[in-house]
Amino acid sequence: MSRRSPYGSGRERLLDAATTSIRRKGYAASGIDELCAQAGVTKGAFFHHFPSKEALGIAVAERWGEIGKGLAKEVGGRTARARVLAYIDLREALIEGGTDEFTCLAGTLAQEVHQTHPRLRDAAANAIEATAASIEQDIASALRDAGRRHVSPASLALYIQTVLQGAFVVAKAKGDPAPARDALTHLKRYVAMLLTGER
Amino acid sequence: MSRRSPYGSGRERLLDAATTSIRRKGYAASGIDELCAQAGVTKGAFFHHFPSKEALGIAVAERWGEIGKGLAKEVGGRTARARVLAYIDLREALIEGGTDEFTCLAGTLAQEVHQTHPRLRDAAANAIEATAASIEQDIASALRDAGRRHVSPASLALYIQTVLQGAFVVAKAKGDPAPARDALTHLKRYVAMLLTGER
DNA sequence: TTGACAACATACCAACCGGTCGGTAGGTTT
DNA sequence: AAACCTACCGACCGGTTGGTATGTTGTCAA
Repeated sequence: MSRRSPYGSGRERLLDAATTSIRRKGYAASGIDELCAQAGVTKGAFFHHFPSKEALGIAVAERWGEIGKGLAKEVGGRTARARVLAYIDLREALIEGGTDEFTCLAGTLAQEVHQTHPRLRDAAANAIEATAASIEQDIASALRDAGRRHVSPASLALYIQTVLQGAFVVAKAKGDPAPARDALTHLKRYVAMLLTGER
Repeated sequence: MSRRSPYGSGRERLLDAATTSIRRKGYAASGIDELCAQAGVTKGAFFHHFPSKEALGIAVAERWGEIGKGLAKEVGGRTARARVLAYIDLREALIEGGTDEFTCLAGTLAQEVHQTHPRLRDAAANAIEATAASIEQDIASALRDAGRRHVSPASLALYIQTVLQGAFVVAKAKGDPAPARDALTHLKRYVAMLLTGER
């Protein structure tokens, strides 16, 4: 409601610190003290903004979902097919630098807490689902244009996110973004094939 | 050298407990005390067999790599193409039950510790790499037969593992193996297309 | 001027963490 | 029979963890 003062500067910095740390070391290994230190706030501030560590995780996952949705809006293209392929190109272009710079927070979170923190897992699942949904309309149009009535748009949209998640895991394991980009090359070949009328 | 007595019964049970626990809750959340309780041994026994928690993780990852390699040997088929497709079918068939039953230990491990435990990450990477390598020969033959000289066998072999990793992440996030099987359907369609002479 | 409230800070705690250590039981080697 | 081995036990330790209790400060509406 009311929003006076430099609102959320501490809260926002905690969110940023958590994003970085979780992408780097995971949820369990990201201690509250350490997040506070990185954000330049004290523990009192932490528990002022979040009732628990899990609540911070949920907030961070929700923010991540918004970022994921935003990516789809960045791509242009006249046809639906062009936009879908441009989206994959964009995702490929983003795979650069350290593993904590291009990796997916929601996937990391989900893999670690899926059995122990149901609400955190749901928040992560929503983020991934929202990202997938943000390109589903274009995929539906493109599939229709290509006459692929037996392929579900939702399934293909989620598959793109699935490959991305796998690419991040392999990149982390190898300590190298190259295999992740390789995976996207395969994905793009598949999607291009699907979105072409040929049978 | 010498190998008397009921060697490794406690050690083996610790390895089993760690496999289950890491797949369920990740590495950091798998406490030594808890692993000992699940294995029915004491902490003293733990540190008799492993110098540290990390060493247990490495041992578990190495064992996992052997399991991964074993899967390729289970598939038959007259042609290389048939064997590759049968391998994907096998992997799809294994996706069943709870997320901690079909999920990949190495992927979970890698994602969590890639920045913090280099040796653990390497062990996980080796497990994934070994699993990919176990089908690379068949992939190479099948690609040759299909005349796909521009597709690298190693890249496609790793891509299959990549999609599997992504499928596991999404299955965990959604708490449902169905989207993982969906992903394998897409993967199979792609591989089948690649391994067919048509252009 | 006041007083309510958000946005912090300081100090502290019980539980838990990975890891250590001195010791024991029972078999094999010399 | 002394020396030595593997396998295992469980009390203990210092540090870290998520979380709490209480105090301080700055802002703004009444």
